[in-house]
Amino acid sequence: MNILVVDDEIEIADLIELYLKNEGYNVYKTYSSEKALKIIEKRNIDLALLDIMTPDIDGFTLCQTIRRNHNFPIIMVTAKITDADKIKGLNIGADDYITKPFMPLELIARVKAQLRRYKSYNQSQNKILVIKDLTLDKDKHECLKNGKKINLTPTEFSILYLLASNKDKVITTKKLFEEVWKETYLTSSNATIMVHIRHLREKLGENDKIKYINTIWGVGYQIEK
Amino acid sequence: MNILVVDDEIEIADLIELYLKNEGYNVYKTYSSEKALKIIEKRNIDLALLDIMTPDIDGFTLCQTIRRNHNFPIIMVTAKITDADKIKGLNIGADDYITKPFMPLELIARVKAQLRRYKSYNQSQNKILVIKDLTLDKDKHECLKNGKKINLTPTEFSILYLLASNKDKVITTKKLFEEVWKETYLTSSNATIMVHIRHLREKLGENDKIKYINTIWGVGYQIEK
DNA sequence: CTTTTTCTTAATATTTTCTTAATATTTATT
DNA sequence: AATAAATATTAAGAAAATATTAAGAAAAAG
Repeated sequence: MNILVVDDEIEIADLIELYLKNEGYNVYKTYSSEKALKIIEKRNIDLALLDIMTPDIDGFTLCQTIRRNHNFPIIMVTAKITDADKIKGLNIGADDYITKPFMPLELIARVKAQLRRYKSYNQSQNKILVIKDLTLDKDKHECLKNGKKINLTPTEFSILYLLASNKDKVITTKKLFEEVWKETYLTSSNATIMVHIRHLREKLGENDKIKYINTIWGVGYQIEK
Repeated sequence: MNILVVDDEIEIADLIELYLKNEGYNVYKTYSSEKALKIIEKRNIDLALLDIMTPDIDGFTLCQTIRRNHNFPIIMVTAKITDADKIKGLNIGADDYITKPFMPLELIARVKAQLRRYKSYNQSQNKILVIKDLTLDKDKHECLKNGKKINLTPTEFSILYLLASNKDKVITTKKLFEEVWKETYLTSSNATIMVHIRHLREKLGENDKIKYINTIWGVGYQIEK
């Protein structure tokens, strides 16, 4: 379990880190919001503890920004005890709220409560996907065709996994690019995707009889059940 | 959204009910834990607000009992402010904790926060429109006639979907063009639309018996229920 | 630092879709 | 019934989107 801690008060951040590490969590700690966003893009964060009063971007804005692309639980940690703030935080997409000074045990209990729920919801989302004779294992980053391994590059696997985890849905090239590359989509990005799609199709061994990836003209790509 | 409220203090239960109904939630209210369990078995509860101090079974036990079979969010409401209790509740399977006296806005905010999360995981229903023997699925970008797929171009699908999502309403050619093409309407645009409408009618297989798209002379086009 | 793998760019080819324009038909009005 | 206006039909060329290929750049591995 990877937990992100954002707090500009170094002592508090360190303290939280200590408690969490004690419980066996893997902690990413930072003192600024900007760095927090970078960590989120790189690491697979399962929960975030955000201070409201950070120097660069405030905690509310950070929370909002995160919610645009991520769904993991967010707990706001702060000295502010205004009820208005509390409500604002919850309405903006935060899942819980802890006021300083807090009891270590309460912090841990709230983190656990959020993670338990997050996990219980995520159980329904299989990490292993099956598409016709293909098996995709996200943890192993592995693609099997009839039990035989197909070597995919990271980008190829990401594209295939994204399409497979949205079975039947059409994923627009724009969305596909933004999800896989985590960059803003430009017209030129289109070409990049196309080449990867082609490589995928070749590796998967598409032919007249078996088609894995459908082109939905003018919209994007799709994988059927 | 069905919300269960369990509190032996009648005034408080009534108050909570009032707030929630005000927000448009459907509320099941009861003053005892035993009745609560019966309601849960019968109704499709989406969230529960439990008082800790109920006369028969205490709130903690109730929470535990519910958790054996159900996964919806549980918020504990109580006058007790012992930190130990707070932690116990969270560890037992509650998702959040509100202490009396509470602010109405905070109650609503916490309920919303929990439901948002619950829904975000449980939501995978497509927007599907049905017109006579046609089925339009926006996510799949697919049009079925009696379960058989009809291949539509992006423009054709957009036109059909626009008309179908405004059942019985007449869409002027101007509006249709502006909605689908996202450009300003010119007199020449009219011809373009007509050709697409024709293609649509052909692909949908209109004949003397079945008409999908009606021409409203001098105004535009329409799809009936 | 070198080698290997992976990714992106660019140029060209192919396919699909859209629009135009010319002609025909239908509808409403007088 | 004649006429004008609006819509329907048709086919073909233009435009847009995707596919393919190859080569060089970038990143990762050794």
